[in-house]
Amino acid sequence: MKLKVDNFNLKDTVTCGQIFRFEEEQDNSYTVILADRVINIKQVGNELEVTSSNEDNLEEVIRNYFDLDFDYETINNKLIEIDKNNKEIIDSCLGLKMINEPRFETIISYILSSNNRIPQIKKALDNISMTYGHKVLFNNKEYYLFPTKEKLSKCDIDTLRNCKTGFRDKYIYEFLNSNFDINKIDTLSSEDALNYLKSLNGVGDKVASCILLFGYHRFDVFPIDTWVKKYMKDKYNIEGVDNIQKFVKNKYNEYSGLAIQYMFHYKRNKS
DNA sequence: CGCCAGGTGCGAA
DNA sequence: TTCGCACCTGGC
Repeated sequence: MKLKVDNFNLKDTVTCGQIFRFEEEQDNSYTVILADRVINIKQVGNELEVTSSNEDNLEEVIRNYFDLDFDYETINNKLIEIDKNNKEIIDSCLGLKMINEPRFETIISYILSSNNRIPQIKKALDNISMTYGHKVLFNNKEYYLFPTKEKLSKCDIDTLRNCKTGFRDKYIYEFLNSNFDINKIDTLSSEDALNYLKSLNGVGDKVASCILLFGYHRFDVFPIDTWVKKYMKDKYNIEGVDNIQKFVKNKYNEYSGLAIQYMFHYKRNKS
C-alpha cells in the first residue's frame, strides 16, 4: 500500500523513544509490531510504502497509529510564537508525530522503563510477547504480538521474572491483578489521571506522564528526564524538576508535552 | 570488580 | 515533608 503524507518524518517518529518494539531494516525501512499486526514501512519523500501481515483497514490503522490526521502545524507555530528558541528545535525534527500506542502495552512498557535501559526494556517486552502473545509470520520471520490484558493476566510472577523484568515483576503482577480500569482515564482530567496512574505501585511522576503522553495522547503532561533537564539548564539555566515543571506548565500549558518532546529529541539527537 | 541506566518505594530524620 | 538508599539485570 502507498500513502501520501505531508509534514511527516517516519525516522524521527519511530526512533525518538516513544515505542520499543521496532527494527530498522537495511533498506532504511522499519518493521514495527502493532496491536494486531506486523508492518514494514518505508518513507520515500512524501510517500509511505507499507506492507503488513494483515491488510484489513491498513490505511486507517496507519493513519491512526502515526497520528497523521492531527494538526501539528498550528501547535508548532504557537510554540514558536511563545518562544523563538523553539524554532530551532522544532525544525530539527519537523514531521515528528506522537504515536498512538496501545494503552495496555504502554503501561507495561513504562513500568519496565524504571531505572532501566532501552535495550533491556525491549528485551523484556519481547520475552513477555513470546511467552504470552500471538505468533505472526511476516516475510518468513516470526514475530509475537503483545498479549492482551486478558491473556497476560493469567501469568504468574515467576514467569514474569524469567522474562527479565527484574524487580518490576511485582509491579506488573499487581497491576494485572488489580481492578485498574484502563479506559477510566478517558473520563479524568490529566491531573486526576496522573494520580490514578500513580496509585499503581511502580508508577511515579515520570512513568505516569509517559503513559498519558504516549498512550493517551495527552499533550498537557510531560515527562522530565535527563535530556530535558540538560536542555533546560543549558538554555534557560533552570534546574530541579519542580522548577522545570512550573516553568514549562506556565509557558506552554496544554501543549507542554509536545514542547518537552521536541526538547528531548533535540538534546538527545542533535546536539 | 564497581558503576550505572528512560525511577520509584520505603524507612528514617 | 524531605532525603538517602536499595533494587533485577547486563554492558562497560
